Amino acid sequence: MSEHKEISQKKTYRQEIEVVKNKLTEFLENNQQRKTPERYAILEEIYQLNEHFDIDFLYKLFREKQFRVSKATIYNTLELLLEAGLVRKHQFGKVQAFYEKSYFNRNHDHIIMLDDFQIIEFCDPRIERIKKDFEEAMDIEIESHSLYLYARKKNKS
Amino acid sequence: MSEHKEISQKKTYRQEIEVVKNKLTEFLENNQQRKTPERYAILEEIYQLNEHFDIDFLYKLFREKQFRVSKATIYNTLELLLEAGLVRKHQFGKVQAFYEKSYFNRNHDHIIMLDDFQIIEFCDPRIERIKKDFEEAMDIEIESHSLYLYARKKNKS
DNA sequence: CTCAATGCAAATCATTTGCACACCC
DNA sequence: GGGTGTGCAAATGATTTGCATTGAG
Repeated sequence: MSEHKEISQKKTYRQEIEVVKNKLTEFLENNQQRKTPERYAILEEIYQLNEHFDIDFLYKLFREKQFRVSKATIYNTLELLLEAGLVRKHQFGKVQAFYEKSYFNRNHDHIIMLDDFQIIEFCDPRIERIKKDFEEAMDIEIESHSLYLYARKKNKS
Repeated sequence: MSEHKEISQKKTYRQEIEVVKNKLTEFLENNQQRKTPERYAILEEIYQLNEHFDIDFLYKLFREKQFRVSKATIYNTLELLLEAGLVRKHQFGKVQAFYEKSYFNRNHDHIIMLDDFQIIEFCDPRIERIKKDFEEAMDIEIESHSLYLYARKKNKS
């Protein structure tokens, strides 16, 4: 069962990757930017990951695969993908930034487990409600939000 | 009226500062750490500020006042005040960290105005409700949270 | 007196920048 | 071809660290 699930998920990955590649193409064309192989390679790599990652992680991944990309390009490309709305950037209280793919799993938030720094995603409609209320009350437009809950396992009681 | 308010606020400041100094003393004694003048000076300075600040801002403030403190000490002390629960640290998506006093104004969140990077504080009980629900549902203890809404003024419609 | 805390400068680490070269358009 | 994007290395900027010195206990 778990194997079957895995296979069907992998299939989904490929479909998803095609979709986001098209999104990237669209974005690049709208902004008259070049469609370089690096940009697509980085996007593809990101959408094959299920975890949150940092620049260095991506960089090492490409090294292992013998695909040559410089860190500067990874930084640039992630900035670009951020503008395109294809990745999300997190600061998680560290200096080093973390990223995650964002196209198919929008609007979720994170619980950071302080015991082992595991990251759990969640979604709660009350957040959107709060945002809407503030938008109306203050006559502003909320472009995005970030919410983190820092938690520990309850034990030894 | 606004003047009167200001005066009464300043009075409150001094009282508040005495309270947090006692809190710091308590913390230092419990953790057998030294009560250095720098630590109290930094705490006092922070509790006189109403804004969010960064390390460099504090450092320059002390320079102006001819009070000698090194940046290293400011970093160390803010770390200590963080542990003592007397300041809050924010990453606001930048590399550089921001801080604010936390003892008398707990549990508020922030709206970051993207036009001018003005920071607005707000408080919404639904956040606490959400936290409680997740604590119960997942059998975890949420130690803290951070919520930022990134917004722009609505105009030229 | 003793050892933790400070000051200073050097070291580190993430991110940015400058420039020569490559390659998308 | 022309100019943007890339790679590399050097520059930057925030934070940390090492070490000699100071001063709190």
